[in-house]
Amino acid sequence: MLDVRRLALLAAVVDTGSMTAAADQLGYTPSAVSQQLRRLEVEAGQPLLHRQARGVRPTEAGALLAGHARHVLRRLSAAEADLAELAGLRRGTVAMGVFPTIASALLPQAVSRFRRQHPDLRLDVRSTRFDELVELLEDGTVGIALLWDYAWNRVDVPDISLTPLLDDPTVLIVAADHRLARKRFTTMSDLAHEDWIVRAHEHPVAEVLERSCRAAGFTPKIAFEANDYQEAQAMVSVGVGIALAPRTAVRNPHPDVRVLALGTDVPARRVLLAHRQDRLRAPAELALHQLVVDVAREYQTKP
Amino acid sequence: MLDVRRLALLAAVVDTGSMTAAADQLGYTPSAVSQQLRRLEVEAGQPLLHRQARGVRPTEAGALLAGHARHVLRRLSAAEADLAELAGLRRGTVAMGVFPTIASALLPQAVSRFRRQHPDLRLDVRSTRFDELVELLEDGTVGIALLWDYAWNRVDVPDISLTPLLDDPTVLIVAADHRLARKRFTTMSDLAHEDWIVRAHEHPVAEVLERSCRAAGFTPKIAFEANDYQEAQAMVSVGVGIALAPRTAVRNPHPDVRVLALGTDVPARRVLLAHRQDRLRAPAELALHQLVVDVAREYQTKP
DNA sequence: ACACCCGTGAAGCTTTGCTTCACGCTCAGA
DNA sequence: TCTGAGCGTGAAGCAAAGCTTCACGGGTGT
Repeated sequence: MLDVRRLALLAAVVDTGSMTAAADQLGYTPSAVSQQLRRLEVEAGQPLLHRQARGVRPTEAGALLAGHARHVLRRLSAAEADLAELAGLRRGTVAMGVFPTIASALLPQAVSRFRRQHPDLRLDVRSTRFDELVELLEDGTVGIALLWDYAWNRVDVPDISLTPLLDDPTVLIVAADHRLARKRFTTMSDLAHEDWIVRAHEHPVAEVLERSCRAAGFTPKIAFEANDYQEAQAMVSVGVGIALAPRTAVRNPHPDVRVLALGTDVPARRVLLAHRQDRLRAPAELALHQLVVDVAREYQTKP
Repeated sequence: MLDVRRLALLAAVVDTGSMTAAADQLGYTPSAVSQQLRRLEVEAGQPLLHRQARGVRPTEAGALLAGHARHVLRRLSAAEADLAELAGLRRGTVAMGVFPTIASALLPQAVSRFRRQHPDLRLDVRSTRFDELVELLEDGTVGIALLWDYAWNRVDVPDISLTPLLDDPTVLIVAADHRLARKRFTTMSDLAHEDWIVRAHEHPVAEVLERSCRAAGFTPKIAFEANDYQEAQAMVSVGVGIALAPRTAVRNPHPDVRVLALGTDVPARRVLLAHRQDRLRAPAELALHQLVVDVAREYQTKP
C-alpha cells in the first residue's frame, strides 16, 4: 500500500513547486522530504519529479499520484471532521436503558432537557427490567442505564461503574377515604392491622414490606398481588388494602388514593446511573451522563 | 492526520467482526491489531469498537471511520493501478526530441513501430536544433533525444547518458548530368576542381568538407551556401556545384541528383540516443529507448 | 470441567523516520 | 569573476513507532 504521508508530501511539493517550501510548510527539513520522495519514487517504480535547477516539477506519474493524494487527504479531513462532530455533540446517537417506574418522574425531565441542549443528537431510551438492563449495558446496546437497588442487596456487576443518583424513599399509599388519608406522615407500627397489596413475582418492594413489618413487630396480611403500581393503586383506591411504593413510582398518583411519608427506618430504594467502565466513552454518552446526574441532584433537593 | 494503516486495520476488523480474523487476513498478530486499534481510539477520542465476548462490533464512530477508510483504500488502490498502467505501457506520454535531418529516414520507422506496439501511449516528437535539444533534455521536457556528432567534436554533456545508434556516412551529391553521375563511388582526390555547395552558418558538414579536402590536398571552392539539404540538392541539380551530406539526410534524394559513396577517410556523422542519467526513468521512455536502439540496428545492417 | 478462541498486556527487538551537518550545484548581484 | 543565497542530496546517528513473542484472563461450547 502506498504510504499516505509520502503522498501528502508529494502533493505539497507539487503544489509549492519546491521540496524546501513543502518541508517548511509541513514542518520538516528539506532532507527528510527529499528522502521520503526518493522512497516514493522507488515504490512507484518511476520518477515522480523532474529535478530542475530551481525547484522541481512533477512528471506525468507524479501529477497523477498527487491528484490521488489530494483526494485521499480530503477524505481523511472529512473523517476527522466527522469525529469532531461526534466529539462536539453536533452529531451522534446515545442509547439509555431505564427501568419502568423511573419513567414517570426523573426521566422525562432528563430527556427533554437533553433534547433541548443537544438538538442534533439522537437519544434512544429503552425501558426494561433489571436483568436485561445489565445485559444491554454489557453488550453495548446501551451506553448508559438507570438501575436501582436496596441496602441489603447492592448492585455489583463486574466492569460496570455506578453513580448513586438519588434516594427514593418508600411511601405509603392509602385510599382517599382511609382513616389515615388526611395525614401526611405515619409509621409502620401504626399499620399492624392493615391489609396489604404487594407487587407480585417476589418484587423487592415485597421485601421492603416484609422487613419493615418485622422491624415493627408484626407480619403483614397480604390481600392482593399486583403486577405494577398502576394496578396496585387501583386496588388501593377501592379499599382492598394499602401498599408501599417508591415515591417516584407514584409521582402522579391515582386520584382516589393518598400518599403518606414513612420514617427513615423504612428502607429507601436507591437509584443509580450505570455504565461500562471503558477507558473511553462516547462523547454523547458522557454528556448524557452528566446531564442525568445534574437532573437527579435537582430532583433530590426539590422533589 | 489519521493513520491510514490503522484505518485499514479498523475496516478489516469491522468487516470480519473480529480482531483475530483481521490480523490473520492482513498478516499480523492479534496483539498488533489490538494495540493499533487502541491507539486509533485514543486518537479519535472515543471508542470505535464494542468489545464483546465473541469478537467486536463497531460503535457509531467506528462504523463512520470504517466507511471513510474504505474510500481511502479504494483511492489508494486506484493510484496503484494507475502506476501499474504507466509501468505496463497501457498509459502514458513520452516526448522525444530529434534533429531535422534524421526525420527523413530512421525516425518515421521508429515512430510508426512505436505507435503500433503501444497504441495506448502518446508519443510527442519535437524537432529542433542541437543546442535546444540538450536544453529540452536537461529540463525534462523530453525524456529522450536523438543527437549527432563528429569524431573531432564528440558530444559530452554532464549527466546525459549517450548510446551510439549508427554511423551515418558522408556521401556526395552530384547533378544527374554530372560527369560522375553514373558512378556509385568516388574519392575526394577526384573532386579537387569542382565547385562546392555547403550548408551555411558554420554547419559541421562545412568542416567535413574542409577536413576532407585538406586531407586530399586541395582547398574547396565554395559556390553557394544553402540553408538546408533540400536547398543544397536543388542547387546541385541545376549544376551550380556538388555537395557533401550525411547519407540519412538524402535518403529520398531530389530526382535530378545522384548520390555517390565516398571512402571511409571522409568523416562520418554519428547518431546518438541521449537521455538524462536519472536513477529512475519512466517506463514509456525505456520502451521507446529500446525500440529506437532496435530500429537503428536494423537500419545500420540494411540501410 | 475441559479445551478453545478471543482480546489484551509487558518486554524487547527491528525498522522507520527525522534531524544534524556537510557538500555540490545554479542563479543573481556585486 | 567572484560570492552568497537557495535548492536538492547524502551519511550518520538518534528517537520513536511497530511488530513479535510469550503469557494471562474470560467467555463459549462440547
